This record gives sequence, structure tokens and C-alpha cells, in this order.
Amino acid sequence: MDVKFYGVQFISDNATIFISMKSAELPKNYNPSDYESAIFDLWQKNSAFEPNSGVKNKNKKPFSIIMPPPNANGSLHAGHLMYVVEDIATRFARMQGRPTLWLPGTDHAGIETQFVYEQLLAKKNLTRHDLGQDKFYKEVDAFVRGQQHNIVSSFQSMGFSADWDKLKFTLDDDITETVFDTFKRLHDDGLIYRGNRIVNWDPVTQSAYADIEVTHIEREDELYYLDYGTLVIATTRPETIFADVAIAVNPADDRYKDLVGGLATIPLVDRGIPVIADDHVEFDFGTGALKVTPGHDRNDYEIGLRHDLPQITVIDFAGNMINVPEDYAGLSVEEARKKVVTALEAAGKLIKREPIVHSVAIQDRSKAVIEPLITEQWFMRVTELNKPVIEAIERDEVKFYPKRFKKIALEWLKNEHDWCISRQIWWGIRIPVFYKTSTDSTKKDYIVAVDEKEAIEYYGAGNYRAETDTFDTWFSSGQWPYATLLATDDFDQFYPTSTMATARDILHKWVTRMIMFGIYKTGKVPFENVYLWGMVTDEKGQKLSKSKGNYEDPMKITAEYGTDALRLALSIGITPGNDGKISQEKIKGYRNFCNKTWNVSRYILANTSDMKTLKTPELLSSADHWMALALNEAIVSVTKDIENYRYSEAGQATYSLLWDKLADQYIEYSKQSTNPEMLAYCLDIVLRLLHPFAPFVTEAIWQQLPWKESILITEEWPNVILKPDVAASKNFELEIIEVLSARQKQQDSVQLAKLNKEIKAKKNLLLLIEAKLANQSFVENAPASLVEGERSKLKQTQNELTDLEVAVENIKVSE
RNA sequence: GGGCGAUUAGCUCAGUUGGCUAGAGCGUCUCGUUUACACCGAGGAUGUCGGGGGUUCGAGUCCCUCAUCGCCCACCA
Repeated sequence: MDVKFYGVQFISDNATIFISMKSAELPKNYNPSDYESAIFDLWQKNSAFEPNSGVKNKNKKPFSIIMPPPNANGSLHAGHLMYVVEDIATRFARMQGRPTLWLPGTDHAGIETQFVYEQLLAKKNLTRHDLGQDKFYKEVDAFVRGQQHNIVSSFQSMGFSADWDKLKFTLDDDITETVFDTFKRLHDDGLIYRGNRIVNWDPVTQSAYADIEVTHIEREDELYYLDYGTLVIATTRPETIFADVAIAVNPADDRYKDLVGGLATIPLVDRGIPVIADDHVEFDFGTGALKVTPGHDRNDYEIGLRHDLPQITVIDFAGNMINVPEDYAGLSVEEARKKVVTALEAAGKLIKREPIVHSVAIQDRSKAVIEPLITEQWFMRVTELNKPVIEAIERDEVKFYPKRFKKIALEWLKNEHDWCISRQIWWGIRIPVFYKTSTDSTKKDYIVAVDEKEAIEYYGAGNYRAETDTFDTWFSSGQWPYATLLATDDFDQFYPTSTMATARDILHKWVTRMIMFGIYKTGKVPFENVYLWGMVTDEKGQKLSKSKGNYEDPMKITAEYGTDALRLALSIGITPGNDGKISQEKIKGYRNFCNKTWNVSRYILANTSDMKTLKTPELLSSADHWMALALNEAIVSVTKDIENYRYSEAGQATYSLLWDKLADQYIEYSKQSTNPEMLAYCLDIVLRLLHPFAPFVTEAIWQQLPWKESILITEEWPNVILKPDVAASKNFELEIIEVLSARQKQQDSVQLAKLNKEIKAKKNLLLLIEAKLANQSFVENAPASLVEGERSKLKQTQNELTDLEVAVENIKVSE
């Protein structure tokens, strides 16, 4: 570990340069692709990403970020680009000399990945059922593990300085062990139960889902008014009349007062059902009478429980009709609806139909319409568990950036219902439960057991069956912070972690649950700060996506403009919690900035080539004082801004320091009177400040410094050292003004000369045209169009002359 | 129905606890082939900070209200 080497082999088109020899001449323009991969290798070879790399003071507070695990099977997409802020935070902390860990990992992403793989299978005319659960799982596992390097190498090419050797995967044994352990504890504590409840069922993926995985979309359907004998009801789902168990009206509704307690009749099947009164029913909707179908509607299910009504199921897991008259059995919901409506119409039971816009629940990923069904699922009682979470957030033990998400998180936590954690998805962590199949009445119906051995011990061979359900992906990823740190032996040093930075749309799904699991399992919040970002969109605010054609592969962008340019575009002008717009123009602007950085360095290096050590410069001229003041101010403000998650402002301050102050003012001045030590010092500071944002170009330059043999990534964050004199600095400002006005005068005189020359030319032209028009024979004999042309030319020239004279006046006035 | 955010130059956006004579980048216009950079330099133009009202010595910033756009949550027979 003591042996460090800094020689980087930079690959250029025609030559290979060993930078350890400090190449004498740098190319005029910075070409990122010549350096980036070599720089990343340099960091890796020097173990720069390891937590204690560059740590000068072990007593400094450790800094850690757990990377939100991207889908192992995916590729870099717009959402991942914002991970740049995690890298900025990590690099900053590392340079501050804190033990720094950015722990990377990937997610098996249950339904996402299963969906992708099923589509691959579909191309071979196969479904997962052709393979069976075990074989399917193995195939997906092999597929995912084969793909995993894609995302990792994309992240690395973004320059992400995570500790890649520690990469974790949500299905790693040491992770699942922790997940099992949590499940068992929760179960023992009575916080997990198995129940037969109405859930969001997706007939396409054939699994239950939590409420939060369901989206509501507006759709136009028809509202049917049906004759139920004693009254008329309105429904959008006539196919479910076979599962009706009651008609409900509002208890205060006078229209139906006398009917409550009596019967209504389901048309087509002529079954009598009671009329009941329930507050849930609204007066104004439809007829004010509601058919109650506990088996297939969330609210009806609740009404059913309140009134002790039976539950009838007429739709199966695939979304087809069952337990219905023969005519409809086996039909899909849509087919059945049409057929039932036709039959109702024929029977004279369809009173009227009208269009209605209402919202329909669909599954986030499959987009299938959710069919509420009553099934056996595993649930977690979150109300109790959320209480300490709410307290912790209220006490700011977890701080939100931006602040407004604190309120949003609290609101959600206070209203969360029991969480359905079981999925009938095959790609995921199997719930560690075994069921009794024997009739032995001394044995429990099921046991929670991590492996089969325990089940054999308890039930005896052949007397049990394993649970086939898997965990909701968020059940395992909710435990990601401590599960990963335990697996890498970093828990003691780095838990609780410093910052969780992630997309704002998974605040509920993920962030709040990590806090919940963290507090339950470790007694501590899993992170002290939460930083949330929005979507990355194009300049019009449209979500970037391949199908919309506004998404270019980031790797193509970085190849053309450089990774640093993309990183800067993602960190400047984008504020926490809000959508970030990027465009090619913006990226190009930062490419130019990187090149500016390169050339500033080139200039300074050319003026300091004989410098072997970097000394604290003496401030000689007023310009030195002015520049020192600018440096000091930048150090203070950039540090403060990064500490407070104001990356945009930190980046902008650095940008302005380098371009406006150093390049445009100080260097321009230094061409008259040079202070090489000060120039070298400026470069040193600027590179350090810029490094978290633009790590590649700054490191590439750092490798060229004749006075330094180190890697910038683990160099120290700058402190204020210089003591400039404010009065001297003011003098320089006055000097600048003088220089500028002199320059302006010079420019004006050039301009004036030019204008006067033009005026003279115009005047001559004018004379010529006037002479032509004064010629009687020309006016009388030439074609009319030609004469007209000369006249308009005359007018135009007169106008132009006036404009020029006005311009001259303006310059004179401004002086 | 409940909540949150946005509205600032032609475009994209900053603007922290009220102190602003309101900024940046891009674009635009004028000038410039100065040996760090044309992926450049110098300079200019462009704003009743969405409308209305209020608090204050002072409001882009705080309060009320209206409008438009976007997002989240709940619900919709």
C-alpha cells in the first residue's frame, strides 16, 4: 500500500505518452477520450476508492453513501445520470480527508427483470410456465449475472468513485441472510401475518402488488344503469353482477329509506340480495344505489366486512370468468362485459348507459389493469413500525434536502396501511416459510425457516411444502443500507450513513421504508440526510426516453463532449427536488469550459515549467491581492455550498473563478507582469475546487504539474491560506476599469474609422445616383423600371447613410 | 377532494436568513486572425421578477388572493 505510482499511459491517436515523464507539450485542445479511461485506471491502481485512501486524520468523521442499486440487468439511463451528485459528495468528503465510502450495488429488481426476461422468452414462443419456477429462476439468475458488468462499466465511465471491489447484489447470500433474519424477527414480533384479503391483482404478471406500485389513469368507459327489481343501480362493471351480495344506499337517503332491509334482485340470475345502508354510498353518484361486490372491489370489500356479507369470486387469476353461468364462464372480463350487457339489454334490464370518465388502476410496470381479488398474502403491520420513523423525522434525525419532502414523507407515513409484501413473481427472494402438508395436529400450519433442513426437522420429510411467493423488491432493498454494510464489514465504521441521494419518486417506496427497517433492525436511522432529485428531461421538459427519440446514449455524449462536460451539465443549473433539463447545447457549453480549464493550465504550465516545488506565493501586485481575495472567497463559498447540497452554486462559483477571474482578468494582467508562484498557486487551488465536478480533466492536468507527484483525487481540499490586502485588491479593480475604458476607446476609434470610411463611400454612391437621375435624357428614355430602381436605390442609400451617422453619434455620446 | 412545486431576459435556469442598482449560460448584435484557448477575446441590447392586494424604512424573496402549468396522494359505483 505504500508503493504508489502515478505514471499514466495516455492514449492518443498517433502516440502513447507516459505522463510520468511530464510531456512537454500539451495539445491545444483537451480531447477527453484520450485521457478518461487511463485516468480511471490510475485511480483504481492507487486504490483511491477505498475508504481509507488518502485519509490523513483517522479521527475525522467518516462519510458514507450507499448507492441506490440500479437494476443489475439494465443499462445506464437518464435516471442514473443524477448519481453524479453522489460522486461529487464522495469526492469532496474524500478530499477533506474523511474516511469515505461510496458503496455500490445492483438490484435484482423483481418484476422489472422478470418482465424483461419473459419478453425474451416470448420471442422463443415460451412462457415462464413452460420452464417452471426453479428453472426460470436459474435462467434469469444466469442472465442477470452475465449482464451486471454493463451497468458497472457505464457507471465507471461516468467517473463514479465508488468502492467497486465491494459491489453487492440484492440476491447475494449475505444480503438474503439479513433479509431472512429481519423477516423472522418481524414475524416473531407479530408484525408480519398471513391473511386472506383483497389485494391489487395483476392478471398479466399474475401477482399481487402493494398500493404504491399501482398507478391510476383516467379512462373513458360506460356507466350502465341496471334494473335490480326494487331499485336501479349504476355500475361500470356489469360483468361482476354475479358476485353481488347486497345493494347499499346511504342511510340518510330518503328515496330508499323504505327499501333498506328488503330485497333487490340481480338480473339475469334472479338472485335476491339484501338492501343495506352504508355511509360510503354517495347520494349524487348514479342513482345513489350501489351494488356491493366484496370479491372484486376494494370499497365493497370494506362494506362487506362492516355488514358481515359473503365474498363471491367470479374472476380468476388470469382475469377470466369463473363461478358464473355457463354462457360466460372462461370469458375474459372484457368479453364477459359485452356479453352481459347484451343479455341485460335483451332482458330489458338495461335502463340506460352513459359515458363516464373515471380512473382505472394499472400496474406500474406491466400496465395491466388491476383486478382486485381476494387472495392469501403476507402483510406487514407498518403503523406501529412507522411511529418511531415519524418521530425521527420530526426531530430532524433525518434531514431532507430540499426541506419540503419532510412534510411529504411524514404525511405518507401517517397514512400508510398494512403493506402486502408477497409477490407471485418468480424472480426474487423466496419468502422463508414452509407449510404443513401432513394432518399432524400438534404441528403449526407453517414455520418460518431459512432452509429446508429446519422444515425436515420440524415436520419430518415429505410433510411440508415450501412457500413459492417471493418478497416485494422493496422489502429487501428497504434493508439495503445495513444489509450491505454488514456484508462488507463496514457497518461499525460507516453506519448510520451520511447521505441517501435518490430520485424523489421513490421517496415513499424506498426512502421511508429504509428508515423504518433501519430503526427496527439497528435502532438507528440508516442515514442522516436525504437528498432528492427530480427527473432528467430534455430542454422542453419531456422525460428522456428512447421511444420518444430524445434520449441519446450518455456514452455517445461523453465520447463526443467528454464525461466532465456531461457531469457539469448535470450539476450546474439543476436544483434539488426539481426536474433537471439538459441539452446538447448545455453540454457543449461545459465542454468549452473544460477546454478553457485545459488552456488556462497550459498557459500557467508554460510560465512555470522550471518550478519544482509549490510555495505559498508572495502577493506582489495589486492584481495578486485581488486574485488571492477571489480564491479565498471561492474556497469558502464552494465548501459551504457543497456541504449544504448546493451543487449548482458551488459549480457555478468555480466556473466563474476559473473563467471570469483567473482567465479573463488575472492571466490577462499577468501577461504584463508575471508572478509565477501565484499563477501556480491559482492553478493548484482551481484544480482542487473543480475536481469533484470535473474529475477527469482536473486529474489529467494534475498529472502534468512539474511540482507535484500525486493523484488529485486523494489530495486535500483547499483551505484559505493567503492574506490579501483588501485595499490593494480595490486598486486592481480601479486599474481594470481604466484598462477596460482605454481598451474601449481604442475599439471605438477603430469602429469610428470604419464607420467614417463607410459614410464616405455611401456619400459618393449617393452623388452618383443623384447625377444619374439629374440626367434628363436618362429619365425620359430609359425603361421605367430602371428609373424606378435608381430612385429606390437612392432612398435606400439615404437611409443607410442616416443609420451610419446615428451609429457615429452613439459612439461619440458614449465617450 | 387534499397536498406540493413552478411562473424572473428570446430560450434554459440561479437568486440561501427580506438589503438587488435583479444575475448566469445559450442565443442575438458590433468589433477583433493579440504566440493559453475561435471549444477564443472585447463590448452592447434585452426584464413593471405571472396578475392584484397587504406587511415593512426596504419585497423577486414574507402574508393573502386570483390565474396558468406540472407533480404527488386519496377517491370515483
